[in-house]
Amino acid sequence: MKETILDLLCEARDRVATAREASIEGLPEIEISRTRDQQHGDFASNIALQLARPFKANPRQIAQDLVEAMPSNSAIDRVEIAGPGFLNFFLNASQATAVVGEILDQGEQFPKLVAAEPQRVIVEYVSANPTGPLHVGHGRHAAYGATLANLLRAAGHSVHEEYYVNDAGRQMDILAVSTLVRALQLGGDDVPLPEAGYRGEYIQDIAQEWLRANDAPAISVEQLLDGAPDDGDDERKERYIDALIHNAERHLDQTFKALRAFSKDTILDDIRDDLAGFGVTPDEFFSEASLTTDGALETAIDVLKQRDVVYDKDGALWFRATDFDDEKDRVVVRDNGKSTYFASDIAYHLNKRRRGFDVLLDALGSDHHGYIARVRAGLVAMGEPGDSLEVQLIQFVSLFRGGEKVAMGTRSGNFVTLRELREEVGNDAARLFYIMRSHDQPLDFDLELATSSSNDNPVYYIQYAHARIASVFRELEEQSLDWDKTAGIDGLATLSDSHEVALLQRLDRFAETIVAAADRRAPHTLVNYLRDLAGELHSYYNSSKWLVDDAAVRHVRLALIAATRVVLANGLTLLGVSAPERM
RNA sequence: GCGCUCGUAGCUCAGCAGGAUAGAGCACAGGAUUCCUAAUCCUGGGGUCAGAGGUUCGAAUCCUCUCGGGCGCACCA
Repeated sequence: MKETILDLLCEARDRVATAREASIEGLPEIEISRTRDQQHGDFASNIALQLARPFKANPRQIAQDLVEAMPSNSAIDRVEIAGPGFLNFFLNASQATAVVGEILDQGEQFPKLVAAEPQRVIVEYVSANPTGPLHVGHGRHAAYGATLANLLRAAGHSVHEEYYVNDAGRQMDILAVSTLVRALQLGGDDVPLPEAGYRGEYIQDIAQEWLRANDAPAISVEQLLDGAPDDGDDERKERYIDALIHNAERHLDQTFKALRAFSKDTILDDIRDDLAGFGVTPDEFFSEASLTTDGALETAIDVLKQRDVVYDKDGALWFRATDFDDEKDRVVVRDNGKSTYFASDIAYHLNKRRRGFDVLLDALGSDHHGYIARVRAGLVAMGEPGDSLEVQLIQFVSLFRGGEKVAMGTRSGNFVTLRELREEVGNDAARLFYIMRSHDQPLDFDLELATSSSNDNPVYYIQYAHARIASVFRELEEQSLDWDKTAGIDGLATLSDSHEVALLQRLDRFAETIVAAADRRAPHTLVNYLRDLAGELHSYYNSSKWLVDDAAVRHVRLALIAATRVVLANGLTLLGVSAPERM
């Protein structure tokens, strides 16, 4: 519809320009927008205001000329000139009601969208280190990433969801040592938990699980602590745990590797299970370690060398990032011969490109913002388009319990897990709560509020609208009344009540809401939409009865709410929230 | 210090590829149920859109500066 108006206005603009002997070249682009106020019709354009300057004329006069020059169209009832020179388009009633027929025909397929420019998008999200269970902050990433992926798919793009598993590097050793210490403790040894280790109770569970199928690790406390300084704060605790790792590798060798793999796998299985329970199922869990074993890391470094964007300094290999808009050069290979995390990351992103993705969409924690420039620099240096990388930063979740802020930290083990949160407030409320605020705003999540007064949560408001409609259709059968869908759709043009008109217009905006939410990577706008739709449904419910004796009226009203029900259900599904039949 | 980001009602936040009178929920005050689910609806008060300049016919929205908050500035991951 928007396109139709655009064409008509373009024609009118050019005619007016010709009549005024003005050049058609360089005239401003015509914008058509939805109106906020029903008094302003269905669509509006500000083109007359924008033409005032090039035409050197009064915008209201230009608006008048445009209206007169515009070809007539059956879909448009009338055009009004308002305010300083806005053009307001009022559509014919039949135009506004067509959407109901589409919704009822397509059902859960509605709306069948085709992207103007379909893209292959890889959405990477969560990617939490496999060193402990997911906490409430990860929940926001999971909800955001999964919902965004749903929206992109609905908008007609091809989407691959991926979780990047940081299963390489020192932290895996720290994890393994943490499990080792717990295992020794369970065997009766007196050895303290390292300050820099993972100290959560889940480590004990892993150690217990390990001991069930394996012999106790063949290392004494003396061997493990050999040469280690006193454990303490600051840098000493790092040296302490490094010594433990060194000793464990030396004395246990294969057993230590097995312990490391076991710890990682156990945690990753738990994460996968947790996410699945939350309705979040990435297509792939991509291993960082695999970049080394399958040569992708080496390939990336070779590409950098071939392109002559690296140099040696202080025994390390540096990437000339400053040549690519980063603020400083970055180490790729350390003086000890090991590659950096940064090297893995650019190798990973190059790998994504080579898998054929147009858009590399990363949902990262806001603390990673300093990272964007260097990864993009790496991509550009390797000959990939810099704008193929798109990063959405997700602000932190602050957890409150009864107004008291809860401290969180993975190593301390002092945090609330996503699993606990889901059990406390339920998946539906959690999914919606996480995404109803813009992801670039910090989120305060008060557990007590979410549980004790969970009725305040908008999820129930939206779900209730759906359940209410379902209930009415149950009542329809109960009362042995009938609903003629076709007659209802045919009679829609007779609707004139303001609640009905509002609902119709809202339904008509569902498709464009999905497209906008996907394009702007803003799932929360769909929540706003559904809340508005539910609100209009509730108002309508309270203002008029639907199961009336007059069959013609009944057919029409039920067609309208049946369509509303479909849109509510489809919208909730996109959000990963259930649409209950009764509440 | 440098960089990124945010500042909207008492509280939590929408609105920000410039548009018409800045919205919602919560809280507060009052009202609606012989009738399809009251987890609902209706009415009401509430604002220097942090501040100051600038661009524009038009700025909460774009630009600059100031103030204030969050985050980041490793041969860690």
